[in-house]
Amino acid sequence: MITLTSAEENYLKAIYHLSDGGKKGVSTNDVSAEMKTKPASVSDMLRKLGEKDVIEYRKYYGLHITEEGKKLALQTIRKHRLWEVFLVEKLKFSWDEVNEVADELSHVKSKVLIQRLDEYLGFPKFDPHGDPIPDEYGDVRARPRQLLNELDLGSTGQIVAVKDSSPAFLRYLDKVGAYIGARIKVMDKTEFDGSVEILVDNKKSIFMSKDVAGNILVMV
Amino acid sequence: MITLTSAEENYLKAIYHLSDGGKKGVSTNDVSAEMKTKPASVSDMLRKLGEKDVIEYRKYYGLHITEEGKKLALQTIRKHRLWEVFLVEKLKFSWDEVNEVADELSHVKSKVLIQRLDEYLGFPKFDPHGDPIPDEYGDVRARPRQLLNELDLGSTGQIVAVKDSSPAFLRYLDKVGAYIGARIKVMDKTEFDGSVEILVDNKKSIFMSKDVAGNILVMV
DNA sequence: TTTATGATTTAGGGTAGGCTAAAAATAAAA
DNA sequence: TTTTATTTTTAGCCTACCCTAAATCATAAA
Ligand SMILES: [Mn+2]
Ligand SMILES: [Mn+2]
Ligand SMILES: [Mn+2]
Ligand SMILES: [Mn+2]
Repeated sequence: MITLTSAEENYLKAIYHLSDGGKKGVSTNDVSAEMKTKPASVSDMLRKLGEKDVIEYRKYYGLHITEEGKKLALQTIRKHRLWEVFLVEKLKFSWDEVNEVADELSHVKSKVLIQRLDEYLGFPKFDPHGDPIPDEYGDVRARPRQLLNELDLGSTGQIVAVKDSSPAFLRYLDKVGAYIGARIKVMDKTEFDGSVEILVDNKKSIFMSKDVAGNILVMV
Repeated sequence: MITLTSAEENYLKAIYHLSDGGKKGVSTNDVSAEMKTKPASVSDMLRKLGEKDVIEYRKYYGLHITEEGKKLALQTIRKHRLWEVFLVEKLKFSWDEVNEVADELSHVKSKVLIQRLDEYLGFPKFDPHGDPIPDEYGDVRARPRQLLNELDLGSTGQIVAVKDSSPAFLRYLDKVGAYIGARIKVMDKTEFDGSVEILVDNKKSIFMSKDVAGNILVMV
């Protein structure tokens, strides 16, 4: 059985995201930027992850995540997202404050803890940011999504995720009245600057710049 | 502001318990036995804790916990016991399985997390083993307790804690039908071997050896 | 095809937290 | 009071994870 330290879990999760779920190769500098550690530290960690066979690492040529690595990364993501659900649904955290705490919680070593937590939360399929929660075998049911700025005039849907989940952006959304789960309809599109006007829950009208709309994923 | 690492928190909590809440001095070997680390490692840690002024440490003569140390230890104990309540009340763990997981959870660094957890649990005053949960200022409201084997014939009370909280003992209690919170009455005492017969919740009659009864604390 | 640039790795060092073996101090026994 | 036994500390070593500075490799430019 492969076991990873907390640091190794964090690196592997970052690598999984950077590789787009295993589709792309990843460079040392990519990981360095994502993890906010120096390239020299990354080289050392990649050697270790390579020895544990969760990545395939060729010196000077970057890495590819392995099937085993994907499985472990998805388990870590599962734990992280379940704790995010707990923090928002049960402890009333707002969705822009949960990331760091969920990261720490997700490293607690106990299989049964995660099973019970999942059950307690009612087996949620998505986290507070709309990202899918893998099941205990690593399977993910992703919903078809489109960027809000690419929707046609008059089309309807439901906000399911955000690309940029920085606290600043999440707070902005809260302020204007948008949220994960909101049902929306595209009321107007300005070709000139790409801005859109949407109706939220058939009630509230919101204007959004192209940049903002391009960070919002909608299930149609 | 003094900040402690997870390891330092664990040592300090152990020292707090060994010193009976600050009443007694503690030796290197005491700590070594409790923490299951070697005396050499303990010496090193005691030096560090001394430098952080959470203990007063004299080489070769052991240590005393300081007022600051007591406060910090009580905060760690508070976190540990709140997580134990969460695991038992919400995630349906049994009381003999929660210690290790609660230990890991209690090291997550977030003040607001503990406040919200406390609120979510309804500000519990006691953990699943009947031990009191300090408030955020370190104040503890302890209930007057007596050992079950020292109760007089015919006296009544409620089981509030166990001295020995080993999984084996806790499972034994579960099996015979005793539990924290149970209302009991002493029906018979055998002078010869110190064994007792108690009535639980006015229903079930249980025979107990002196050893077992001497591990059970009762609020009279 | 040679050179320059940028990416990456290696070398060496720091802190935290363990360990063993040996030395030193204290406490107990003779 | 001297010797012995026990406790505690020191010295030196190890792993994990991070760093800076220097060396090395790959590749883009000349
Ligand atoms: Mn997150
Ligand atoms: Mn998330
Ligand atoms: Mn406990
Ligand atoms: Mn407890």
